[in-house]
Amino acid sequence: MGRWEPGARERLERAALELYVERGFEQATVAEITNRAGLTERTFFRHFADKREVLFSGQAEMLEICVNAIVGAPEAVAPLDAVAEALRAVSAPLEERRERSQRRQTVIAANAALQERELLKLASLASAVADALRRRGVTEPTASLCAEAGLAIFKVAYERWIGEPGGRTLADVIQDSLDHLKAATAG
Amino acid sequence: MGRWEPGARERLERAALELYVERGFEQATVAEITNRAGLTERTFFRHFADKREVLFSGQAEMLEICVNAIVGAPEAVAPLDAVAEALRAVSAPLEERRERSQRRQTVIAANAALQERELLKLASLASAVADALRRRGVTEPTASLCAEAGLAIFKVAYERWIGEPGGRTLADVIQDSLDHLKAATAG
DNA sequence: CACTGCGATGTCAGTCACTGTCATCACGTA
DNA sequence: TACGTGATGACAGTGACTGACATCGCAGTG
Repeated sequence: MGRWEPGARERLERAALELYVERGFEQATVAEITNRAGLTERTFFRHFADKREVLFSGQAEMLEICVNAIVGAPEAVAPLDAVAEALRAVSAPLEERRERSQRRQTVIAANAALQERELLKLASLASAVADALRRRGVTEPTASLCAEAGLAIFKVAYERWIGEPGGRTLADVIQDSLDHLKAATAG
Repeated sequence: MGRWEPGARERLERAALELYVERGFEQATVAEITNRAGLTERTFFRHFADKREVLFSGQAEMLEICVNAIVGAPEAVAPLDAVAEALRAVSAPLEERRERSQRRQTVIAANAALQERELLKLASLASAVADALRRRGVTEPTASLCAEAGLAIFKVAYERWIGEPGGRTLADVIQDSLDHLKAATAG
């Protein structure tokens, strides 16, 4: 445990998201975040590589879910369908925290530096997915293409899901995007 | 023209790429770059928003080429094929400077911050492409999906082209990747 | 040729993200 | 009680980036 109160990392994440929402990412300083969390700047940088990373702690979990879904899919499933299955698996935890996802996404949408970090996280996700596909025997360049295409589907679907009034499920929007992509590439 | 020698921007770009190759992106300071270019730090930041941007000046040109290719494509051409045409149009100027592209890509591959910037540039490219498709009458989510799929094709093809001994043309690799994607989504 | 407006550069001080280093504290264990 | 371990605090330092103002070169104008 920590020196005084436990859960330092979680407190930092909460304080950071709050401040980023209140005053914007650039206007919030790390000193303010750590003050609100009752810690020092140095401790912030022990938990997070930089000021942006504090918004992306869930990434490791998403990556694990994705890879497991692909590795665990039946042999007969086609590469792109295995990727779609992984996306559906990932959508579940996001679905549960729609409110939080929306607040987070609003912050990210307002700042280019945060968009960069999100794109890097998604790219590393695609890289891991391509790896998992290769372990299923899928050859290049099909593995990378399916991974990147899945990423494209997810990006489009996630954006639509966040922006929509709230009727459809994220999994539904993903399926819809997949169908549209298949139709567009059928020509 | 500038205060003394003309071409300040170009001198900064050259000096930066040289230093990034010699000692790596993080180890090179802006002060060193501007010393080599015979300018001051302040001038560097007047020409480029940050230390990374100096490697991405060709982006605006690529974007224009892309959009023009799509807008100029015949009405009958399917969305994804219009995107493929745009990618081929973009590949021409890259083809001519293969050596430079390789050096640049080596620097970028060695540093996460530069990869982030590249991903952001590619994302803005995709966004512009989706815009151009919409102006052709393509509806959502097809426009965004085709743009993102085209981005996926380009990423995979470019990486392969840079890494290959040098036999195939970038345009060839792009066509090959497009075929593979169509095959993978046909299931 | 002198004058003047403008754009690009130089100068300087300042903020803030991020790092290295060492001291300090809480907690478990012998 | 003594000790080891891990997380935190304290502090100095580097470097990216910014704002404000002075300065210089070049064009046009008279």
